[in-house]
Amino acid sequence: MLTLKQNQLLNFLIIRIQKFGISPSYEEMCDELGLKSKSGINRIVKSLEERGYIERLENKARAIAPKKYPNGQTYNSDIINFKDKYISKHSQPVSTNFKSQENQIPLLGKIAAGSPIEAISNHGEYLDVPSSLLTSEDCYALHVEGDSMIDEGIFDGDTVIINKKANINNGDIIVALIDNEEATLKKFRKKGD
Amino acid sequence: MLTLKQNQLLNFLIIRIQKFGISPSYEEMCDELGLKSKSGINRIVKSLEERGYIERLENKARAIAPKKYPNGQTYNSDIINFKDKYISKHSQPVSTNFKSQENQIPLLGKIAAGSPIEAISNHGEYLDVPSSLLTSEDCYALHVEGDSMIDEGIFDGDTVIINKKANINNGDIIVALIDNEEATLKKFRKKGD
DNA sequence: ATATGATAGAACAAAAAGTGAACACAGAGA
DNA sequence: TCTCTGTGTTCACTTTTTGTTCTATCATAT
Repeated sequence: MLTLKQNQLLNFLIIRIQKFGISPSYEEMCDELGLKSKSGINRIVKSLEERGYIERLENKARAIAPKKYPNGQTYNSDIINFKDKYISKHSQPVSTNFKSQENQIPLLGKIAAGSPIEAISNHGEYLDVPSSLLTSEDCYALHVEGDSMIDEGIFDGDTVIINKKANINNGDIIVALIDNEEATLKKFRKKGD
Repeated sequence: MLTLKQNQLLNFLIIRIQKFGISPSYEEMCDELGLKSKSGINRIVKSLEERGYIERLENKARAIAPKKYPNGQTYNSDIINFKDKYISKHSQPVSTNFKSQENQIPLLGKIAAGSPIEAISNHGEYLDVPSSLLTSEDCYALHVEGDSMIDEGIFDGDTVIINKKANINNGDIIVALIDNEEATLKKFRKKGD
């Protein structure tokens, strides 16, 4: 479906976006493909858009978003580590020694993302968590099982850190307890009262 | 779909809000981006708002709320990315400026991200958690099962830290107890009264 | 009411980025 | 051969993004 150059550019886009979080400029693409003019890039970008491999905002800088991989597979902007992609003008990756900040929070068990699982209870497991992750004094962690929260970026096997809060906002992801026995991870949405 | 500066500012906002709970002032943003004028910040803030990456209250101080991560993933204030590392222009992990005492919170079990699980109860498991994540005296962790909270960045297998709070805001992710027996992780949204 | 901290935004300038026409060349196929 | 498509280049734009200065307005604590 793609020509040589289209394939080359699409790959470059995907890699760059994954690495830096923002798409490269036409000039940077020129550089990558070894061209001397932005016009050529313009054409290739348009053809990629035409064929549905990317989406973009016209007349906007660095506004290209991949939609498919070169093989046609739907592009999945993975749950990224946005901070790794934080580009400061000083461009210094700063914290390699982050581990020293880790603390422990109780790992309370698993929670279903789809169907009921055992109640949340403390089994003595603990999780080392960097301070940056803890937003309150009593957090806890849960393993996630099931795929029902995939749309929320929660996958089977993930471990989530629960921040105890009393105020819930619509759209929040919460640990829902049913009959004090079953617990699930839910997106909160209040209806009526 | 973000430009360099927009990306930079959005990352800064997310990081700061995650660490301090409130958004930085325009002046602090200037400092971070290396600008001399708050006007530039104003423009970037507006462009971020235009593109739906943040929401804000006009004419209010420090009233910016991220809505999406730079990659477009839905932002959720209570979900933290374990792998995140803060990169500051001071080339120092910001967390160093914070207390990094070890805390323990109970790991209460699993919670479903979609459907009910048994009630949350303490089984003696604990998790070491950095203080910065703890917002109250009794947080706890839960494993998440299911994918229904994927949009919020909570995947199956994740461990979430729950912060007990008394006031819930729309959009918050909460552990919802039904009849004190069933629990699920939900996003809170108040409708009408 | 006032002082202070913050946000709002106009105005000007400049750099960066994107658009598109025009011309050229090469290879694949009909 | 002739045509179509993909590709490379130059050049002349237009638009967006960014940087700066200055002034006005808003919000809140005292």
